[in-house]
Amino acid sequence: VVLTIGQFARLGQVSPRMLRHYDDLGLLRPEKVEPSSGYRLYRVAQLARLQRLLALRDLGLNLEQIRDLLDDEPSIDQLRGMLRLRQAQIEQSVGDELARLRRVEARLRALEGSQHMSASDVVLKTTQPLRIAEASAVAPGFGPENLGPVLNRLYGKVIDQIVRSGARPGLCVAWYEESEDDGTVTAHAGFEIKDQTVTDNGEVHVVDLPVIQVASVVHRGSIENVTPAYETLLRWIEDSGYRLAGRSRELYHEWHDDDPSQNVTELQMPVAA
Amino acid sequence: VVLTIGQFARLGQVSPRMLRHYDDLGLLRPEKVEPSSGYRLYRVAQLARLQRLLALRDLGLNLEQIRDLLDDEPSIDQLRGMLRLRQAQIEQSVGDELARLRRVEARLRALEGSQHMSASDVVLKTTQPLRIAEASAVAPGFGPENLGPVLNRLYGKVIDQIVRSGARPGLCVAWYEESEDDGTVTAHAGFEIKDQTVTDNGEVHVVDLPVIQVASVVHRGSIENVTPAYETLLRWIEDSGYRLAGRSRELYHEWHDDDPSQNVTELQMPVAA
DNA sequence: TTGCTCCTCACGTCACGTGAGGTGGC
DNA sequence: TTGCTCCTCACGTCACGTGAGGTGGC
Repeated sequence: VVLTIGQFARLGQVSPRMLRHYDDLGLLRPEKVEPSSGYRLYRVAQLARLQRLLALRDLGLNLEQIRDLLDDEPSIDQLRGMLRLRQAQIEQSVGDELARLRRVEARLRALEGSQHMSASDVVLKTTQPLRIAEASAVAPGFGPENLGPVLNRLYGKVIDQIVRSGARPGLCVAWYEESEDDGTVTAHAGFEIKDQTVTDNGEVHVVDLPVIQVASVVHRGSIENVTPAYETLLRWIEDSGYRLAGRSRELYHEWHDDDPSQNVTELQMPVAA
Repeated sequence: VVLTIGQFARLGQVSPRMLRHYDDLGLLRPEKVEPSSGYRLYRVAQLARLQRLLALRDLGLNLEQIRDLLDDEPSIDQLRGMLRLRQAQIEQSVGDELARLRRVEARLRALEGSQHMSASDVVLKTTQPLRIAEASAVAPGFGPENLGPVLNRLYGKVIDQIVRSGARPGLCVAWYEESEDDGTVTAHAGFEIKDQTVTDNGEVHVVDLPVIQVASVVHRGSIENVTPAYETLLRWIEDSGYRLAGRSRELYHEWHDDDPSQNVTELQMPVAA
């Protein structure tokens, strides 16, 4: 009727180490401890408490929560509260894991489809708040050949107005809106100004770009060759089960007029679940 | 074009501590380290490698796996292998979490249904291998009133034969089979004998109980009052999404003829997913 | 001088698994 | 005496977060 730790462990199908751990935490104290040897002695009847402990652990509660439920003869409301919380946590984590699974499967499909290394280093992130001084104009369509000349003209004007305002341009940014169904694009070109003041001259405005969820990829090299990076980004979004929620932003983290191969551009596409 | 750790961390939306960690593990080395100060200096272009690292982390790979994939210019097969493995792991964990969710929801429903504390300390486990010497007989039905007399007679015979064989009885066990549709039950009564020899006398046989999945609950007190424990067990099995895969076993871990309130009995029902 | 950023340890996380080193009863 | 079980530390796990204590440039 009284068992050593090894016997009780076999009875409950747990390790002696676990029983010592539960003893340390006060979750399941042996009925008595031999004073001379320190041996822990358990009664068979304590199997009931051990099973209750294991049942609660099986629900995914941590040992501190279990202690509360084992000790206090838990009020039914307390138990309900804990279980509701756990329920919500599990639903959350299952959702997260399923999203992760979709991303893994997307990568696998991408591997089958193309032989070209894939390694789409696409990342989901939330943008930083970004205050820019910008100007905008309508371009005939997407693609470097349509946007390049328009953006260049705009950047000149914006720089001009920033300097005129006594400020200094920060990160260089472009972003786009689809005007209508006619295929034209409104292109916005600007520079981060943080908390500097830039006066609005009717053409150059100060704008806070909203904080949004985006899929992001880093493009190295000339912006002329950006198209495959965009294709990767769009494929990733679709395959991963997200959907487009707007038009892209481009962040020119590093720019060399003389050697475009050194350029580093971040492409961001707004997404929603 | 060269950034301190704080600037690079902001650029990549990670913490400086993470960058130091990745440096320590050799996942992402700064481009150079100031010899005098130990300052880590990064180039903007390293953002590409950081994003790739984050993308792989997002798939749930650990940092050691990521190191392999970042360094070796991974063979496409290696990458595919890792992703397939991850896919399987995620599917497994989602399945486990969903089963857990069902158990949590079962407990919540049980809380609503009954006011009587619930706290069904039911546990899913795999039985231990169990070799018993046993005898069997047909009883008119389930329930203590039907089984009690039959089992008592059987235990006498089995004990007798065990002692006669020079062995000593261990754990006391009962298990059941439904004979036919007539409501009768074949009851088996035995004692664990481990590796002792007990001779078969035509009525008492040595049997190895198979190792199976069971839902288990511990009943304290007289076996007369076992019915509510069985009801709990059956409700738990159904609510948790398992199904019955046979008839019960009873393990009499502690037995007092004089004081049945001290008895400790484990009830096991075979289950399958 | 005060703030800010950077540096290198080093502890803590959660529920144990796994030795290391030693003791007591068959 | 050899085996077995028990004991108490104490490290390791995984990817960092969070001080502590100190330094260097604006």
